[in-house]
Amino acid sequence: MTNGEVAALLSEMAVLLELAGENPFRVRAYQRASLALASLPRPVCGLSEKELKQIPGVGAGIAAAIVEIAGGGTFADLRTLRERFPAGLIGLLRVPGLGPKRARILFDTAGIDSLERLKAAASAGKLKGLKGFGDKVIESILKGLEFAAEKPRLLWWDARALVGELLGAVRALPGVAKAEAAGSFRRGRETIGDLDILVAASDGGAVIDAFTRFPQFARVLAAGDTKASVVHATGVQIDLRVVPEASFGAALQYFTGSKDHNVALREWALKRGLMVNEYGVFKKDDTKHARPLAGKTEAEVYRALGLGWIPPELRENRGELAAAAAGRLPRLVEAKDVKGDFHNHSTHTDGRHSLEQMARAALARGWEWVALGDHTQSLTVASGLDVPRLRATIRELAEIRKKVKGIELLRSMEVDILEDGRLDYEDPVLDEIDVVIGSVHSRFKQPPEEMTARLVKAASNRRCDIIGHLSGRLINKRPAYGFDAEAVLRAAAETGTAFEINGQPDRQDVDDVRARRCRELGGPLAVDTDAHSTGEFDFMEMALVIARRAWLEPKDLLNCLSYRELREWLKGRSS
DNA sequence: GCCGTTTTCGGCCCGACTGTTTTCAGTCG
Repeated sequence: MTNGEVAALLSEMAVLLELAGENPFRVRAYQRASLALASLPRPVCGLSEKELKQIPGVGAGIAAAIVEIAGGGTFADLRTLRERFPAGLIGLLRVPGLGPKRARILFDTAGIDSLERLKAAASAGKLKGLKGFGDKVIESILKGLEFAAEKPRLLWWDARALVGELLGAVRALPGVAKAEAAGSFRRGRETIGDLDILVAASDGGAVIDAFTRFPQFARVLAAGDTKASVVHATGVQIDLRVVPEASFGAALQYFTGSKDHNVALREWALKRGLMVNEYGVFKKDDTKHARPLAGKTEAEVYRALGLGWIPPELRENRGELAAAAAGRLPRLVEAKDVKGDFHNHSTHTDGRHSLEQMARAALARGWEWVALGDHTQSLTVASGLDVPRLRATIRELAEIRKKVKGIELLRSMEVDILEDGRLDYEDPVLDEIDVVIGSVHSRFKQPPEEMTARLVKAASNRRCDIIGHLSGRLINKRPAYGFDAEAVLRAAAETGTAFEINGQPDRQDVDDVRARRCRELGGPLAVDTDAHSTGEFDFMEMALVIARRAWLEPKDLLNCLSYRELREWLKGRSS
């Protein structure tokens, strides 16, 4: 079982405990443990109770539950609660405005245990008279039901476009001093539920009033003097908060989250006689919050707590507080550190621009080198290159080198990993290619053991320099194929084979957790655009967001090597 | 259920908005 699957069971346990009206701190303990596991790079299945208890948020009880899960796929306390509450009841909690308390009332007094039954009862007027269910609540449930059915999660890249549009409009409003996007978007999560926009202005009411009238919004969910929630025409919920400029930093910190990071930060503050809220850092005994010690900037807030400024991508409560306190935060990779891209495609296969156009676009980005690629013969749908065509493109590249100066050009190929783990060219042909990226493009439904063996074989092949989009998932479209990622990561670390962080917005593969695990095992990584046009070199930004969430520094990425250093690395692999 | 720079017991982050309340509970982030 993967950490994600174990985390899902713990999270389900938390929800069921909430429904049962259990001690809220017990609920929180399961939530925290679930989150801790989901972002833990090392697999928890197979660890002993003693080892598990080393994980922050995991104590004796949950450690025992995890051991039980590793053995039998579930645990006794969860089974007991599952018997008490029908599975559909959890679905009710997805309805905005409906939490565990009201869900429980619906179940106990009206026998409602699914979204379908809720919809029927609400439409038929049967909720009237239930405790806590006034006209407004019932109306909001009816609206919320539509919302729960089709609430989309945006890809980070799509959210980026929406954020750009909204920030432009908000900053143009009268009285707005500053505006920034916060929340999971700022942290670089792979998909975004709601967008959070933070504004500094003195007259909150006026800003909110103007904001809620934007024509691109379909609905206003709530609007007060300092905060508003609206639904964009695309169905995305947007939360706007207005704060005075003096507390903009504290508010930006607070609304960036994550929730877990903030809880940890506030606990950290309390231990030091301080308290933090969205208006600033205060002495604990300053109960009126009269004299803030910090608040104007984020750096000031963290400094007042004895911490260095923590980049938003690290704020997931994965050890960043301890690192910041010890002055050991990573120097995260940035766009300026990147000297080139390995993985992209030209008109020879399924790309939209020629090799020369791609070379010139890479030069225009200021890169020192670029490895230009294509698909190989087995991928017939993309018109993959057979050996004669491959050799023709290598000759073509030699000609381009004479014309395009100021950038070093290498030939890369995204070579199919065949069903049995062999690569799509014979070894002597692979030796003619500068950078070999091995990727799976076929037979996704292979049994997991076969898929694992297939990937392990490729990862152990010294002629395979980089493994492309390891899991094969397409977010919102296609799940990853079944395989043992840990086994593949370990095999690659043995031979020094790199993993790519593919920056296609719906791939983001490997993800941040696996990238971090890869580095932990000592293997190199690469950030790749997988560009199918010159404009898609922009996806380097997406790949870097993932790399930063994985705590990667320039030294961890092959893309930060100079051309000379890269040549040496490649030479070391072929000898 | 977890945890310890006052603690192995008694705490556990904090505030805004809404609706059903007549002083507060539920929900959300």
